[in-house]
Amino acid sequence: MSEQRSPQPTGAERSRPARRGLRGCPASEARDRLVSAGLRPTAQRCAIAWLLNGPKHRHVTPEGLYQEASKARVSVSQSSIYNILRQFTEAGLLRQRTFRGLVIYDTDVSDHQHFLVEETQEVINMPGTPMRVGGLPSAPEGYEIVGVELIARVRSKR
Amino acid sequence: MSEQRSPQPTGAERSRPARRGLRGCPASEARDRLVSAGLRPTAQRCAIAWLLNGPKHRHVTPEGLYQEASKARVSVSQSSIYNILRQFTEAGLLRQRTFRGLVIYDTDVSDHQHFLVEETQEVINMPGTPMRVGGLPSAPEGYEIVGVELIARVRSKR
DNA sequence: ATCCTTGCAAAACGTTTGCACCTCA
DNA sequence: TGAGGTGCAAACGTTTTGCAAGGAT
Repeated sequence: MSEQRSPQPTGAERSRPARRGLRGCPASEARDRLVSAGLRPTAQRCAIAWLLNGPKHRHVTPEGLYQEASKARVSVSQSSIYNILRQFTEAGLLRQRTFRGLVIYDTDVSDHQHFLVEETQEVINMPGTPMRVGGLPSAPEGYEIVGVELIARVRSKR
Repeated sequence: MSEQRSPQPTGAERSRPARRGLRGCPASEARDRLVSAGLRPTAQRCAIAWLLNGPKHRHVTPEGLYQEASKARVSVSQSSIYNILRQFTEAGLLRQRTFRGLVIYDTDVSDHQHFLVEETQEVINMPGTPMRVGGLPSAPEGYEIVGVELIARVRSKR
């Protein structure tokens, strides 16, 4: 029996306590997503999937997610956080990126670029515009370009 | 008295042993550069400056530089490597960057972009072409773009 | 002589691993 | 029940720090 805990999806809908095993509720959707990805829907994975399942895309660090899970009364150990994030990444549910040496897991697995807020290190997804980069030098001899990553550093206007 | 060691500038001119305190020799140039940057020309700093002073720009990691220094018979501790790299960066002699979570110090402090070799994690400077990025979305509301970083991932053609 | 720099060792930090227990299908 | 997921604690590699000794001006 899936005695699911009730992680809060960061904000809205804190009012209704999770009911167990109910189909059609957010917890069940999270569970379905795991199964489709070929992962066993364990309690911890369901909870993490639910946490990451906000309406908007998110960028989380292992440490941040661990604290978030603790706040949401989800019992997950640190190593499980690392395991789960890696497993989700391998299953294609997340994408791992690094900005300024900080490891980030992005719930938006599509190809896109990022804004990086200087003051807060916050990462913001760029709308998936088909960007064109002009004047890009060709790859060094013997190499071929397999991808281009672009990071626009931004700071708040005052 | 400046009992300078003789680190080798990665390749060429290994033939002539360093002479001490001689003006006009590579060691002296390194020393002058430190002084101009407002840093005291200690033995360790001179040695590191000399190591980094190849004809081409370089990208080094702290550990890599530490090992290189050891091989070059330069006596520098690990913590001094970290200190010196930070001091050089603050003095504008180096620029710190991170690629894929790996901290890199770049002897090319000018604005430029990079190739990143997938297999080896090697970093290659792009020629400083005035690139034009088309279709770049404007910054999110309340933010302004202060810089754009671009990394072209490459792999060796077979 | 004074300040700054260095080196050592230990601490801090984030991440990974080994292993016993537990859970899910 | 068996495969595999989880939690704990310890290991790990990298970076930082505290402090005493040494060097530079």
